[in-house]
Amino acid sequence: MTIPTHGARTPRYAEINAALREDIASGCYPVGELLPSEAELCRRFNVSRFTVREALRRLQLDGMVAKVQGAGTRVLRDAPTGVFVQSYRSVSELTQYAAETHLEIIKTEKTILDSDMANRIGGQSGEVWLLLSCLRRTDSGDPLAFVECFIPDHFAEIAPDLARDSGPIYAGLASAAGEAIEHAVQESQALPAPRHIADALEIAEGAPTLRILRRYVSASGPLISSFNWHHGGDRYIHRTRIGLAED
Amino acid sequence: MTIPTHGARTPRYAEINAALREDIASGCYPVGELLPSEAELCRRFNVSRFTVREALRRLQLDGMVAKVQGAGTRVLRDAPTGVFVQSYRSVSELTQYAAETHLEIIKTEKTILDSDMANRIGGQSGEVWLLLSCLRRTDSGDPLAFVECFIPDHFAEIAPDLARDSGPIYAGLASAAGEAIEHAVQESQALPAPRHIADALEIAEGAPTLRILRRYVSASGPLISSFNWHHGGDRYIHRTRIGLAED
DNA sequence: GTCCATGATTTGTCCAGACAAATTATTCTT
DNA sequence: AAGAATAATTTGTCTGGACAAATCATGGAC
Repeated sequence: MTIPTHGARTPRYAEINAALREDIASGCYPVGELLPSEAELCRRFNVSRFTVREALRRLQLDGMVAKVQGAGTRVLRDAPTGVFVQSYRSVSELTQYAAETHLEIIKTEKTILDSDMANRIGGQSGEVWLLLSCLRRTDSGDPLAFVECFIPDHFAEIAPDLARDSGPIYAGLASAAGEAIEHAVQESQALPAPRHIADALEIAEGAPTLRILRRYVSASGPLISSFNWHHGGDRYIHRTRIGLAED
Repeated sequence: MTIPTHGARTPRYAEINAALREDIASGCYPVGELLPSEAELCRRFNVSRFTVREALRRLQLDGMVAKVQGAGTRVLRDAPTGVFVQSYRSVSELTQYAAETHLEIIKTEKTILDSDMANRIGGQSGEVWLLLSCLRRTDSGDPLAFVECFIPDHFAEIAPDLARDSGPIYAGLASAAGEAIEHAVQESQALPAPRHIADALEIAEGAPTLRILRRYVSASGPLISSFNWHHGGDRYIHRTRIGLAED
């Protein structure tokens, strides 16, 4: 039962993690309720307790469940939509933030939202969004933050021009579309850097980073959603690897 | 060799974690260099690979090392002083933040800094600091942030009066002492909530929280250091446990 | 010297157990 | 009925293996 691929390029605990995620999202295990015990999950998925615990550990790191010794594992939330939530109340607060930053556009591409991503950034599955990969640098040129701007497709023609400016592109996009940002949501979560982010930031893969998701919402729906990847300035490993000793 | 306690109330991996921390801090394994392989650590500490990996996993979660399959484990930083660093440049930036917040003082007590805490908040070991446990609530009364303010002892007489105000207590303390805040450092790190924080915030133990450490430094040294514990508003488990169904 | 194949090293994944510790449920005593 | 002791349940810690996958070092062919 539920033995999908024989090659198993994806680890077993990842499959169990995904299965539990789906169960939680579908309301099979409501928020606040207990998950089946580790022993029971072992029987259901036909794996050892190590594998089950590895799957649960990742659910725990994403803040979806909480384990208590002797009491069991409880569901904390039904989706990993981010851990910490903040919100702005005015556009000026946003523009002030964007004005003092300098963004460097690396590449632009289009993506089609899958259900997971659509749910995360507030769009609809199947929608075409424009993806802007940006880099924010210090005065000395060190990359400090990696920004992925997801912009709805009807902004595609405007975005390339505005993106070249270092000004308040967020407010610029909103005003260009003739819409006012009603409110904004900011969610941040600490994550180890995936490879493409690590490469852009010139840090080690897996190094601790802070991912910030911002959603700027107008009356007609979400205007802009962006991912920001921040890090604490640790690029020792990379410097070692590229061999700056030659200089 | 290095078999300290036989009762071992603290898990073995915690001892190994502490030993490696000390080795890293003392420069035995410099930043950027490789740690010994897991097999070698097994031999040194005379434990199984599981225990070594458990110790390394926690070092990794604190951002002190980074592991790469096939390449080894590398030292990222020499102390877990926090992952993300930001800094203010003016007092007005600070006061604006403090002015729009309402703090509720829970209790005040004195503490003597141990070497670990002293290093963390920028004081000296053996110094007496005043500890303010505060709570920040929403309009509806829900606790949102838990703040522990560590204030040097020579502010002890002034603090209780100022603490009752909802105004900018940070700047108030600084001006009362006749000193100007030169700069401030902000470090934040995502951590599972320890018990005493979880109790104060009315969330589940181990739930994801954001711990922010702020240090306000004057010309004569650190003025104020504070821990902030933020969370995302998840208190489902607590509500379940105290049985709101009776209402 | 450059490139490529090979082998060694190192971490990732996984198993089948065992006992400890914390919590919860039960039973017994008063 | 209330409280205390006991038992059952559940997660935490740990062992000693095994093989896979990624990386690195070595050496040979060109």
